[in-house]
Amino acid sequence: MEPLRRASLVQATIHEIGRAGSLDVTVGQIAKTAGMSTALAHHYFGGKNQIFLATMRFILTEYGTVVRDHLSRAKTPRDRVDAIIEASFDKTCFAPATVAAWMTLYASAPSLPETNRLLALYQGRLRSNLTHALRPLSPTPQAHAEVIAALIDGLYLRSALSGATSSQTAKSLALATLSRLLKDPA
Amino acid sequence: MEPLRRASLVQATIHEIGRAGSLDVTVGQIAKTAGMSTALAHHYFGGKNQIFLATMRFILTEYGTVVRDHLSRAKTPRDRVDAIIEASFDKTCFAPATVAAWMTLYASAPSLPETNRLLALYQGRLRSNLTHALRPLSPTPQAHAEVIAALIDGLYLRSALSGATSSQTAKSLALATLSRLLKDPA
Amino acid sequence: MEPLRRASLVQATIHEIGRAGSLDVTVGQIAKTAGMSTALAHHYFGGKNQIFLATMRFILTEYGTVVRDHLSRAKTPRDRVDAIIEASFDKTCFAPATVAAWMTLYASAPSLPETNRLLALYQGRLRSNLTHALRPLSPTPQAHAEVIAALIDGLYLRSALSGATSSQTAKSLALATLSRLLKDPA
Amino acid sequence: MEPLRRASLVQATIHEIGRAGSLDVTVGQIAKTAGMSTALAHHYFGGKNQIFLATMRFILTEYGTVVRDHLSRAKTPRDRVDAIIEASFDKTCFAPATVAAWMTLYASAPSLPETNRLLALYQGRLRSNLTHALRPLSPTPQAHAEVIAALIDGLYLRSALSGATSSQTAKSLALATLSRLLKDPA
DNA sequence: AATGAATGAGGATTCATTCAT
DNA sequence: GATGAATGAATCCTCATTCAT
Repeated sequence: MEPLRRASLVQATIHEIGRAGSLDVTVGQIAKTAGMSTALAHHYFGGKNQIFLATMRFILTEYGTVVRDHLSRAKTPRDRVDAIIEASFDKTCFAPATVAAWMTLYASAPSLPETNRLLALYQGRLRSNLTHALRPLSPTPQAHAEVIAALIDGLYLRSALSGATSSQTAKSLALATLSRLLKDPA
Repeated sequence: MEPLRRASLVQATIHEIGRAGSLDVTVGQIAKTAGMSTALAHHYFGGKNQIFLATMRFILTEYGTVVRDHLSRAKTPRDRVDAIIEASFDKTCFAPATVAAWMTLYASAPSLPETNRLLALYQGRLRSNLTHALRPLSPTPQAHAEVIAALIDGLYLRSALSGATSSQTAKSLALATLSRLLKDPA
Repeated sequence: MEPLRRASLVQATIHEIGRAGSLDVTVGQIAKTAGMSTALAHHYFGGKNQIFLATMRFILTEYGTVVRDHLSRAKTPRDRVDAIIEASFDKTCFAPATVAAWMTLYASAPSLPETNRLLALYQGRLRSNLTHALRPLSPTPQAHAEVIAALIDGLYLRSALSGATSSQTAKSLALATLSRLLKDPA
Repeated sequence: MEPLRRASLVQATIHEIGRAGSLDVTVGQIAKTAGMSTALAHHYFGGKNQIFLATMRFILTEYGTVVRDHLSRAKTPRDRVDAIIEASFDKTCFAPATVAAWMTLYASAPSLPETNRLLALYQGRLRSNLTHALRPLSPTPQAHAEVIAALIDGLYLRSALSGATSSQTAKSLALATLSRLLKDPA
């Protein structure tokens, strides 16, 4: 029973964050959406903060799954780097709730140590995934990984928040820049 | 008197946001830091939201000033692009309060139309500044501007939030990538 | 539990309005008198205004009950008209709290649509009750009802607010005027 | 200067009460409408309550003037009673601001001694005016005065608050009832 | 396991009032 | 005489959290 309830609450949290476009969501709203009492929500999570943390962990895990999925279909070394980029601009990453959750992750990182750790985890994984994938392709995989990672984050920010750049354009720009970097690495 | 009070409040808001690391700041705290009553704060701004908006506008203006400063010292075309990048990684942009304010700008963009507009303003200006500066140097200034802009935002995110990448490293990476892009633009 | 709490709050509101002699009553006072927290008061009613509205509805209902009571004991047609008059000058109508609530009903009618509706309801019912009762006795029941209704309200106003006229005198005057009107209706 | 300022404020108060339909009017609004600072309003009146009292006194005085006007044109004894009735249903008495002020007079009578006194003054004057006018016409001028006074108040209440009864109808009903009472006084 | 009931703490906002100039 | 500046006090309302059942 417990895992189901927790999953319900996390889904409800995502839903409500998406609806509000921000963290301004009450436990009451979440519990109602999840079809249970606020008391039960507290019982299973211990507090509002922990509901949020679990939700962010869920979103990160989901992203991790998408990345693994794409990677599993990669054949050549270059495919592997492309896979990571494509996963990062997957449709699922642009769901309003996901965008909002992601932004609150950034916003709460300076104040909440646990969120900070979570964010560091994500940033570390992205970099190491990229470094690993770039090793057969680049003489300076570390530096290139750092650049591509930042590019992914920056393009996501711009396409997710303002309609100015579409997610397709963003992805193309990232892939094109990668090609440029690898062509003449000097 | 009014402009002084408003400035005081904006400064106090930055200070308190920095202290809290987030928007979880009460009007009372801000007013106390600014050395006045909450009633006066409301009198001069009309509400909490408008205090925050004014603060974000201030931070954007401040950033704009830094950019203009750097640009005014540029001699060659390439200098102009470098100036924008260097301004974006200026020490002032990494003050805890500024980082927090910036993150809350991102976080509140999906829910508050006014914040969204503000963010769009920033993103638009950065792009147009870069496009303009890149015109003499690149055959595709628009696309390059988009990439550099995203790179700036992404590197800032990574160096401002986690200690992993220093602001110096971030700046170097941005400049190096720019050089690479311009060297063999095809 | 909910109906009990709501009833408690309505009673407390009447009590506090009576004590203050006006609507200058805080939710805090009401809740304390009702023996609960302000939060619970808000929980059950949604807001101060709705507490007041419920209270006014209660007073109107109470008055309606008194009228029905008196009517049920009436034997002759004339008894029915007398019953309405007597009910309107019943002791319960002169409790300080009731008087104050009644006056605030008048005072808030111009500004609050819901109060206005409530008042119209009362005025309509009084008139229709009187019209109905006067039909066997008067050739112009409508006009007479209007006059008697106004007389009731006016006498109530004068005896409830200033000690000048006692409620007994008021009642007698109303009954006497009724007799006069019915004697020579031409 | 002082009398002008005071008059301005009283007019502004009437205007604002009319706009709000109730006493929910701030000193700030009144002062602004009167074209001066809140501090000056306080200077001339000493406080909000006294502004309101002065306003109510003004309305009562105005009503007194209308009554005197009508009385001065009366020729026969019966004319004098009619004059009082007609004055009470004068157009000026139905201005939204006047209605609202009048209702708040009733509503604040139970709690504010000074308002109570004011109301008693009005009720006393109306009764004595009517008694005086009825002396040549009625064997029981006191009782008749009381009835007519109450009728006036009651009809006013009904026609001023709900659109159900027009002021013309109200006046006619009062005059007709008066005729009836005087015709066969027994 | 589940919840309705209940609350304490806190926060934004309003406003009458005061005072130095 | 007149005002801008300033505030203390009060109020409504919200919400995370607890607990008895």
